Amino acid sequence: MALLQAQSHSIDSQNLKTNNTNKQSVTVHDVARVAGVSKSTVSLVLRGSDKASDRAKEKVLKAIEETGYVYNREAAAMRSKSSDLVAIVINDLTNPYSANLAVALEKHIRELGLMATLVNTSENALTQTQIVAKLQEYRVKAFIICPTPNTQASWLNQLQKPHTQVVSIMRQVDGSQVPCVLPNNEMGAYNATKALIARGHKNIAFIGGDAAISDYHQRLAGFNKAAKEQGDIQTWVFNSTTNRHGGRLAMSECLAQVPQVESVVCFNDIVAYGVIEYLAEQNLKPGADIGVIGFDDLDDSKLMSVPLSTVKIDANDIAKAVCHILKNDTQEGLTQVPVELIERSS
Amino acid sequence: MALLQAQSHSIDSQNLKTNNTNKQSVTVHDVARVAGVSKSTVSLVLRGSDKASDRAKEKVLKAIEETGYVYNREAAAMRSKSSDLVAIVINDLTNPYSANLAVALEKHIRELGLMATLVNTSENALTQTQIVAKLQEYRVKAFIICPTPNTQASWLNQLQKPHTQVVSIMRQVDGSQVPCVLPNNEMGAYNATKALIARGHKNIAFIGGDAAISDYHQRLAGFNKAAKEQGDIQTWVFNSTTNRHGGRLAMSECLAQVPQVESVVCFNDIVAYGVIEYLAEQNLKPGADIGVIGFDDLDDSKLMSVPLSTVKIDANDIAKAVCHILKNDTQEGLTQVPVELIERSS
DNA sequence: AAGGTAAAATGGAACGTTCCAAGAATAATT
DNA sequence: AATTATTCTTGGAACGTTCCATTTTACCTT
Repeated sequence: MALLQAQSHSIDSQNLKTNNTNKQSVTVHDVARVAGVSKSTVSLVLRGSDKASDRAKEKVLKAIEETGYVYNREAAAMRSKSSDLVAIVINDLTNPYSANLAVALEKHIRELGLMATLVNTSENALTQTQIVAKLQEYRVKAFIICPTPNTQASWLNQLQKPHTQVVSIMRQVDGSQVPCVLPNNEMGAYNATKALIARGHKNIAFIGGDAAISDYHQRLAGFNKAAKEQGDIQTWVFNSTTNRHGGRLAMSECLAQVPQVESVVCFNDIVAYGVIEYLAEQNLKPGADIGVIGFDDLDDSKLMSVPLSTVKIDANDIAKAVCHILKNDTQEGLTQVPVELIERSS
Repeated sequence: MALLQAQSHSIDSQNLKTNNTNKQSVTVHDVARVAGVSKSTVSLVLRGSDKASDRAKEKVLKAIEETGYVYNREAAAMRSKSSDLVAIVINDLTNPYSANLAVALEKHIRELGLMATLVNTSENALTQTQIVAKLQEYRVKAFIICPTPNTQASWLNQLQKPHTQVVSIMRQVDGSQVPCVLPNNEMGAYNATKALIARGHKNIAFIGGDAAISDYHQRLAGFNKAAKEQGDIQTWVFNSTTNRHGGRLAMSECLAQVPQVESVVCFNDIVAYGVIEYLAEQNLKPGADIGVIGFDDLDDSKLMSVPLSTVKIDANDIAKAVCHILKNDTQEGLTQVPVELIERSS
């Protein structure tokens, strides 16, 4: 039945083309002829203009249906010199938090009536340069970039053009002039550390993370600030690669060097997972024996055998802040998105 | 005042382009004038044609550098009626394996000289329809689709057009005519199960997975085939949501109902992670007490405290197979990508 | 040096849309 | 009913590239 319908549709459209030139694709002209209006009117309707009468709209819509017309955005973009493509340039899609964020951004951008396209730079500055250069050839309306390490501020700045917005997210590039959306990293780590102190802990370590990334310094700053404020707190810092395995190694090192450690603030949830894995190997229970707080609040975190306490960065909040900048064509500064400490059992 | 400034700016840019018309953006014409050749020659060089002399190439390249020209792909695509955009339509980017695959596809497509754009459908057939419809307006050269549940074969088929290739990956849609690339799910599960049998196990369960997805049935078929071949093997099946938490729940149910179970084949690594988490809670050691084999071989799997045995699906192999179809414009059937059993400690 | 052939360069038309200035139709006002 | 104001509609030009048919230049051969 579906097939039959498809066939009859195809015959219809052939009939329509009988008194037509021999073109491949259906254009506004074809729609105009079928609808009995001018191509300009068709264009008006396509763009949802209120300058077209309801009668005209109706006729055009019907003609579009009949002819199977599909809008040619390349032609439109060329003529109008404006695109509705928004490029989301992600540093590492295999990182669950990044993937989450990318999905949230995509959704919100689509809700803005724009088209989102996702690309992945694999934390490689050269790849980032190449991909962005290629995207510029498509005259994208905006770049939303989570910059790789070693991104040059000058490069980021010159991406901004009269018709191209740039927003950097999650990471701050020193000296860049583009608007930036960040979670309040410092506040998050500060609150997490305060919560551990409130448990009566005096020996606290910061576990994991990479000094090449601006997040790291902000979170560490919050950690140090909370400890300093209290006065009698001993702190340690153990870096690692930002993955599960890194968390395991850093925690093992921490326990070896600081057996008296009472709790740890982890750079992010992934690192915390590694930490918990190592604690389990040592028959230590997160929360009961050693306090563990993560950062991000991944989906899995609340579902673990010992649900993970963590600082939640709501990807939707980030996406909303970005869209706000996109809508208002804001040029200035920093947007700090609030984060929320979620205390569970760890 | 603002006007004045705008004017003076315009004068500046005129100075730069002294003998230039008053255009906003640099076009082939500008490049041509600076290089002292015709626009047609510039176009030839841009496309890397061998019909331009080396001398002309050199002059044009230099002029491009000088003028800061950026290629306008929209105009080019419109005129030539061909695009180099390849859309990768992913069912769920927050799934680590999908993200991996997406990244591998993107990389290989870029190496083909094409531009990859990633979109996410969140397992929602309606979203999939909407996004793909929008992408068609950009005249993408090819769709690489991991179809959501409830994808209609007729819909998939009609996406195929003279200038649009379609490849479905990872999941098979019954009745669809588009080329499809799958891992050899049945063989993978078969080999995994055989390996457990070789350990002398007679009570084996299949854990996790969702019957709405074609993968599930193929993997389960391999599992059953191996058990049946042997003869004296007892099997059970426990479904779950395809995430960590689902794995935990399914394993708990399994142990409750089948205390004699000796090993489990998991739908994928994520489910296996949940299984291992539950085993740890019960003080059971994967490998030693209960055999566990996963599917996918995520990055974390080899780095766990007990490295996970798994059936590796190499995302690069999938990507290569897809690119092969893209290059050769193949229309036909099914490509099964070999998988590899990796026995570690679990 | 003339002729022939291949290689290189070129200008105009075309792709399918939107912009624009102006005309036609309708509604509102006097 | 005539005039004005307002809303709709419209054809031609333009966007920046590639295609194509043609001309120009360079390279051989005799």
